[in-house]
Amino acid sequence: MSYKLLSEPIRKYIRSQGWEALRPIQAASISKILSTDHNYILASRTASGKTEAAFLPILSKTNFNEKGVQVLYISPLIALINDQVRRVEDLCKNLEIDVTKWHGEANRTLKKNLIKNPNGIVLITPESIEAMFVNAPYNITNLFGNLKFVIIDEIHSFLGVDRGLQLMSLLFRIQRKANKKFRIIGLSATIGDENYIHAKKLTGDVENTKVLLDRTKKPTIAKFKFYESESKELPLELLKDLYIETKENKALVFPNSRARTEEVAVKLHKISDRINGHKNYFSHHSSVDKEIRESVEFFAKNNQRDNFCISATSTLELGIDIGTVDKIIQIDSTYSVASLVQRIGRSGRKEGEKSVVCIYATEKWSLLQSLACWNLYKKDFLEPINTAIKPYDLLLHQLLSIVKQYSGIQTKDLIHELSENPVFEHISTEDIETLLHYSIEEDFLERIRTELILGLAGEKIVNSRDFYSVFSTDPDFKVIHSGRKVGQIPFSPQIQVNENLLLAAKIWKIKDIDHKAGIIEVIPAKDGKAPSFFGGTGGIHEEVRKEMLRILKSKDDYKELNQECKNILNELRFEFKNFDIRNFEADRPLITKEHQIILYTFSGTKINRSVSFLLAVSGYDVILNDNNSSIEIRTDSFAKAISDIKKNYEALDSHLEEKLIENDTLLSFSKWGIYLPMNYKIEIVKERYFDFKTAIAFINNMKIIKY
DNA sequence: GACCTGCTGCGGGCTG
Repeated sequence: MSYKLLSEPIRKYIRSQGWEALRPIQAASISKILSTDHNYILASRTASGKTEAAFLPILSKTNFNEKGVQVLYISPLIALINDQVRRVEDLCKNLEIDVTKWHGEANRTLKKNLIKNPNGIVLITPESIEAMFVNAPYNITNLFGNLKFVIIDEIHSFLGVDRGLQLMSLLFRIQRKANKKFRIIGLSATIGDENYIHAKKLTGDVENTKVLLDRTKKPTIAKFKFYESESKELPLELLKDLYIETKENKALVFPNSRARTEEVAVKLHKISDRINGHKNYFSHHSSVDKEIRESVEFFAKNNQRDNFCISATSTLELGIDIGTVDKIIQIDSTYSVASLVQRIGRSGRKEGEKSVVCIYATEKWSLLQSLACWNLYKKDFLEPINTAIKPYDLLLHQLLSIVKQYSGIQTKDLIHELSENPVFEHISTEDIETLLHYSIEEDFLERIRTELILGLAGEKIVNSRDFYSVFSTDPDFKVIHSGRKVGQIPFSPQIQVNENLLLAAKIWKIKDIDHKAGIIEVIPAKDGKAPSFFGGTGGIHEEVRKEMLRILKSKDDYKELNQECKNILNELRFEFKNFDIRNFEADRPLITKEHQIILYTFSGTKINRSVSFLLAVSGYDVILNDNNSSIEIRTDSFAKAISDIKKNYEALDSHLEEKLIENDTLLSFSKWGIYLPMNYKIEIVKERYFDFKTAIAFINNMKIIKY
């Protein structure tokens, strides 16, 4: 049915592919996109043909003889653009439609050609759009003035994060400059029912955006194993078992950190060498050189026969095409259910195959958390997304970007443009004016009669290469072996001459460190320990913690657990046996010792963080262990501690101000927040780093259970 | 107890 709606060249393409039938999401999107004017969110699992579901009807409907770029495809990753460009070119092969990559590593001559003759399809990143607004705003109208469709790939990766707000703002600004509406199609595999509203908001037109959903799920087989880890390194018994699990498979291993990713790749390779197994052990994460990573992806995608094992961080979580994988290994719990979904989705991609996952735990609480994530996975739970309501940091960033775009703008026009932008719909005009005045005081902006231009301090910020993105990264040291780059790592005190490090699945000895140039020279070595990398703070959602408590207090038996796991779970259950917990929302165990109490909150990271902060500013010695969600407080009276928390919550803003004056660590989540006036700094820290409202509600609602 | 993401314009030197 849908097939008949397509234009003849597209039908010809479909026939030439030898497809038996259109996939459900494709059939649905073809008829809807062709017969309505709505925006759509296409949600269906990995490898279900979403790219074609978007492009087939769009190519069929669009007249590419018109001047200007007709279709803009936006991706969160360069690697994904490089993957998708081949598929899109293949689709366009007989249609005489130009396809152009536009990102920081794309060919400049081809970009120039596009500017001379704007047409066809462009694949781009949000940062490249930002850069175009700042450096060549005339190209926005020149290229995108006649745009018909925007496709946003992996749209879930933009939801609830600053980068998504930036993209939302940029889409509005293109729309405004083009003075013409284009349709938006978002693609995603992992998006919960509660979260569609956030995807709709991103389009700027909630009313007019519909969701097309294919809920079909692959059956998943899971098994759990337990090997207690006594040091930082993985137990040998675990590695031996892991070797047996993976040796005759195409396997992906997710060990959660870059250091462990290297440890797994090197040690499995060693075991395999000893008994003449295959040699295809790789590591894949942000510190491994890009070319090496690409060759690993190429190997996985293009070899049918050989088995392999790639040890990876979340770099292999998104849609980069690595072909079919038989088995997923997760070492210790993922930090979210969403992440578990993405990882499991990478196995059994062929029709009719099952997904297979093997989860190892090295610590009892990690086992409990893994099991909680798995239970929630089976229930189709995904963490709800929080979109910032008042993103003052992005407001400042976009304010500077817009002033540069117009190279001088009337104050009232600037206020108008900002207050019309749906990203800032909850920020008042008074707030925008306050920020404008502050920006003039700080010399970010300069007033010339009624017009605003960039001030000296503003020029310095906007004219930096670092301006285009809303996230920050640490400077890296290049790791070089005889002139060839192996990767790049953040500097840490353990990095010393003659020390060893693991990188790109190989062991290296450090021969020389050039601190000024940021270069580490290495030679191959026989033995070594993993480099340690620095990291920030993450967050576990309260639903995962509640599920952990529920498992702990239930008598449920899980067939996915091996005997060792069952024993460990029983040990944990025994520890909490005497706490009479009936209401999983409110009842929380409390252990009282001499001058010290331990509260198990079984709540989310942000709530734990907020409670601990209020205790600390009340003068208590507090240790937050977010690993088992416990808060240790030095005190004899918990009741007194609770009343102090409530008392100090009333003076929260001044406590936060005090900490923010000390240093900016509380603000490290926001790249542009450091330039804000104090009251807005406090606002964004309260909204995004903590969650005091929920924390206080939690405290008020909590019923302490002792034994 | 983390992990990940992206990037201009200009000029100089080199290659074909």
